[in-house]
Amino acid sequence: MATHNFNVYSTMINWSKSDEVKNTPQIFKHLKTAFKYWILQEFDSHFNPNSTTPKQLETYLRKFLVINLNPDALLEIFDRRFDQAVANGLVSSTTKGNYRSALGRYVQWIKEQLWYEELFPSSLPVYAPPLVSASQKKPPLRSKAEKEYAFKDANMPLALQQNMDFWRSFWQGKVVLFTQNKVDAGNEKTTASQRRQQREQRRQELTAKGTEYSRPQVNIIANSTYKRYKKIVNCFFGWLVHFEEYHPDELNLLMLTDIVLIEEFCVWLLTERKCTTSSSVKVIQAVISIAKCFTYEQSSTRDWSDIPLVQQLKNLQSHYLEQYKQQKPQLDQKRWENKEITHEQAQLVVQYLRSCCAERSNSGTLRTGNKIVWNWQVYLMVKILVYAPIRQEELRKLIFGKTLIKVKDNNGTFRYAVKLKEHKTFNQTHKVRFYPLPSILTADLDMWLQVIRPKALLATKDLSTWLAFTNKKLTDVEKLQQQLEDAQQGILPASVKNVDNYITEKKRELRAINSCIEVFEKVKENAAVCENVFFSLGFSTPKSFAQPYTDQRVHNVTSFVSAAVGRATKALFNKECFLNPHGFRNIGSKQVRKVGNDKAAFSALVGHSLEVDDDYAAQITSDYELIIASVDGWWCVKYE
DNA sequence: ACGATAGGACGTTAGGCCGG
DNA sequence: CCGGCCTAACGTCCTATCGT
Repeated sequence: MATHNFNVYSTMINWSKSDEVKNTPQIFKHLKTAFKYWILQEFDSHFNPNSTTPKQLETYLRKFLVINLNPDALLEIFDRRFDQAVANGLVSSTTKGNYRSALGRYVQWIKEQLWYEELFPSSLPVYAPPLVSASQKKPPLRSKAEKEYAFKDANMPLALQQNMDFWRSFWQGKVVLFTQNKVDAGNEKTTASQRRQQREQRRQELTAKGTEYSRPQVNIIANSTYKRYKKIVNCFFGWLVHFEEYHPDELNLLMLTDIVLIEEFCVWLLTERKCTTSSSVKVIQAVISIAKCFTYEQSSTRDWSDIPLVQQLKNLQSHYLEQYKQQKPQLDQKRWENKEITHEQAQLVVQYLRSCCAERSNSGTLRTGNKIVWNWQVYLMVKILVYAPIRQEELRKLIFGKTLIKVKDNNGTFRYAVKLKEHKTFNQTHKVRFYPLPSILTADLDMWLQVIRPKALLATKDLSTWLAFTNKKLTDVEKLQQQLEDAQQGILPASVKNVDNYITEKKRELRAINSCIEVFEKVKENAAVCENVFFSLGFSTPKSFAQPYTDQRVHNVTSFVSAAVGRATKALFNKECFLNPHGFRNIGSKQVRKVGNDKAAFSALVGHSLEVDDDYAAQITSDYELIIASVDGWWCVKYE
């Protein structure tokens, strides 16, 4: 049930079961009486306590939504009406305390509930909480292989270097024996006679080399993949040279296809380097790549299945993979235990991060525009992740009007929805994700999209607003230059202790201002074309202002989200939990099971369900309808 | 109000490692 | 089996705070 549909009676029941009052049932009765005789008429003048049976009262209170209650006013209403009744001689003042106490405890309890802030959001505090630093430098699990023992490229004998080059060229498609331009149907510029010529050429190729369909298929690999493989090779050679006393001249790329050596290397990684079996799997992957490359000529199948070496390596790989899958739950457990928080705690984190958007810092100084915008952005991202744990990739791809749209529900209320179509070349099936976001996010997204974000982009209107936004003053340029000149001539303020530090600091300040001035045209252009909901603010690299968080910048989303959660959890629970965006998915799926809400709808929301095609509107609707049925409170404890 | 200073935050890069 | 997410480390700049 969505928080906004909570009714008064179900909260009363829950309150009566709380530790504080569960052993004194009469308090619950007092509360009902207080409502019946001294509260409800304030909200509904037609309510007649004297003609209402207990059963009717329950029904009435079940229709009365908490959101329409005014918790702050309840005691005042009660006092006023009760005192009036005393004055009228209807009731004795000595009984007041019974009912007032019950009511007071109920109101107090309501305010302590997690959903209270959602139903009755407090206004932003003027002062942000004190800064909490939670940057912990974790010692690396093991030293980097590259530094420690890997074989250096510079020491590679020429023959080996040539082997490596061949290997790379092969997977870049440069050594493939067959021309890849099979039938060039899309090219209209060729003439019929040119095509005849091409056909003849192709026939000759096929005669010489056999048909390409009976040859192994070379899927071109990304450069990053080659680099990854190469590192493994360097480590392998490093192991041979530094630990197994091989001479560099002995080294040969084909040694990696020697199962005896490779198995030994994998064991060494596990025992000496304390790697997981995952690294063994990766070693074999690189080895398979080498084996395929050097047996290409001998194979006449699409997948090298006629090459025993390749098959043997594949078997070894699946053996390691199986081992890794067995170990994985324990490894995950270990990685996860320092990060885990409950969903309730995550909700408190959101509230904390909201208070960090205050216009003044804890010390009382006004904070500058970019800081407040920054805190808003982090708060909103974390809030989305807590209440709709989507992938961070989806988060940074949001574009208002394209991938993030505002929709009207059947009952007339507005909410936001996400509609993501992945890039065609990346996904040939044109998959679409379309899902509603919980309405708890609507007000915040409104605020961000209509007020904060436009204001931030408008900061680039002219140079003075841009400098003000970044906490710089144009007049400081001259001042700093003067101070620098003076310092170089030995004229220094009396307080200066270290001349070098003074000059370095002044130079830095000057550089900071100048770099903001220099990039002005660039950031103005950035802001003009910026369409992403979230974007970089360019604190230490001003030219990055209003740049989206692209693939290249993805790590930023990860690091600032986990840093923000780390700080918040330290401030709130004195425990640093550096939750990465993916962790919110774990927390969410745990919560939805704990409180017994709709698992399927949650899975669909976070993108684990079947993704539906753009053309099948009916399917989209059914998915959307499935989600929306419980999107507004999948995290809530179920009330009666 | 300003300088000194320490510690921290954001952005970038390279390399490790995971998810599907 | 691959692409790309995640982490560590570092550079530049910011902020809080204290002394004068």
